[in-house]
Amino acid sequence: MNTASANPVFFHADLDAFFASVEQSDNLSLKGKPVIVGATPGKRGVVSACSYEARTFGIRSAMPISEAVRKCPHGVYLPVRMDRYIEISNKIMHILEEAAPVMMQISIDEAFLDLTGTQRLLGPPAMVAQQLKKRIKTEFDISLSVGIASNKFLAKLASQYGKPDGLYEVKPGEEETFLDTMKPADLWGVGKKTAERLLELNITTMPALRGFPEALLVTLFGKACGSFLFQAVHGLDPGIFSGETKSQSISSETTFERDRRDVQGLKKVILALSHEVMSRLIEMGKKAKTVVLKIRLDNFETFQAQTTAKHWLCSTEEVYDIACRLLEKKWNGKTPLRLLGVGVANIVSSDAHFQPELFEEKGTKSQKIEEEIFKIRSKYSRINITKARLIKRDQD
DNA sequence: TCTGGGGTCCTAGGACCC
DNA sequence: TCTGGGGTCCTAGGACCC
Repeated sequence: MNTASANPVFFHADLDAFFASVEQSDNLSLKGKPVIVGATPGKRGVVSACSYEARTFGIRSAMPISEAVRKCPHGVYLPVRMDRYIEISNKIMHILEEAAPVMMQISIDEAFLDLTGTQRLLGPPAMVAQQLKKRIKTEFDISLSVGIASNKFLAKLASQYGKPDGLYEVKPGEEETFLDTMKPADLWGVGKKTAERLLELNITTMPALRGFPEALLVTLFGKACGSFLFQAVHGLDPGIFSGETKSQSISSETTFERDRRDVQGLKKVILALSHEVMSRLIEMGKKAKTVVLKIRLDNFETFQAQTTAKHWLCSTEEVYDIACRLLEKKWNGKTPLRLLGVGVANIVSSDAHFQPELFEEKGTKSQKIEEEIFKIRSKYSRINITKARLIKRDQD
């Protein structure tokens, strides 16, 4: 038994064009066609995912749907069916979970697998990956790309390398050679701003970036970003996918079909968003202290404001009241709004009992009501129960 | 050309406390 | 001539990802 000294082996498994692939495997007539999943053409919104056939027309995720229609007018435009994608994702993730001693799901269509020390039992990593790909293709008719490397960060880059239907292994000792096939801007974690800054500094290749000492990168890019670049370019894991998360937040937001400034109507939207967020919070068995309001103006300028209560938030009504006060604080009441969002932060588990809170009595009662409403709602999900008093007061 | 929705993490300044 | 200083919480904004 020498597993402790075994070389680390990580997989990054990534389902190709996941939403579009599910649509194509659910409806075989869509195979080979440019499938675009996202907002309804003619309305506000973006592309959530698109098939590889659609990509040949220049369509990409997050592109405005209007632009997609212009580039590919004959494409098949479909709405997002999140429930269905989650259903398929759960089944596939279960298979991945069984394939390795440690599995870590990082999004609906991606996971890391730690196969360190399994070679004697399972065979060479590339063979294990091949088997996984085959199984998922057979059972779900969806292609999986796999990257294999000595750490998670490199595995993630490797899975992108051969997409779609890719399988790429970065062998120990070949880390920097592999990295040098790409540009600094291609690194996961380097977005638009950092890419621009790199270009300004005339850092356009990996070897060039590697020539910078860490201290200098920290001076140029800031502590977190500088260290990140240094680790990444040397093939070390910058530790982005370490696992546990410190804080948590839940939010719900909506972009209006047309910008609006009708205060009473907007407050009704805040009420609905508050209700949505509190329902999810209770469903997750959590409680929160902070309310966050997000607004986006007609010119796309976006602001957030937040208030932390002295006690645990106990009802939709309370979240609504705080959010309305934040709206009054952040908005002049005249500029048309494009988006409104409500969120809660500072979340902990409901059963985590710290010291008793000052308003425990009152809070507990309101929360009980909230929980009951939620139970009924989930039982009869089509019936939309809202609190009549809130609606009535809102109409005053 | 007009830009969704749901998140996480980092930074920096101010308040407050010992 | 001076301003302590360190820790923690809160807030707003920014960058990034799927």
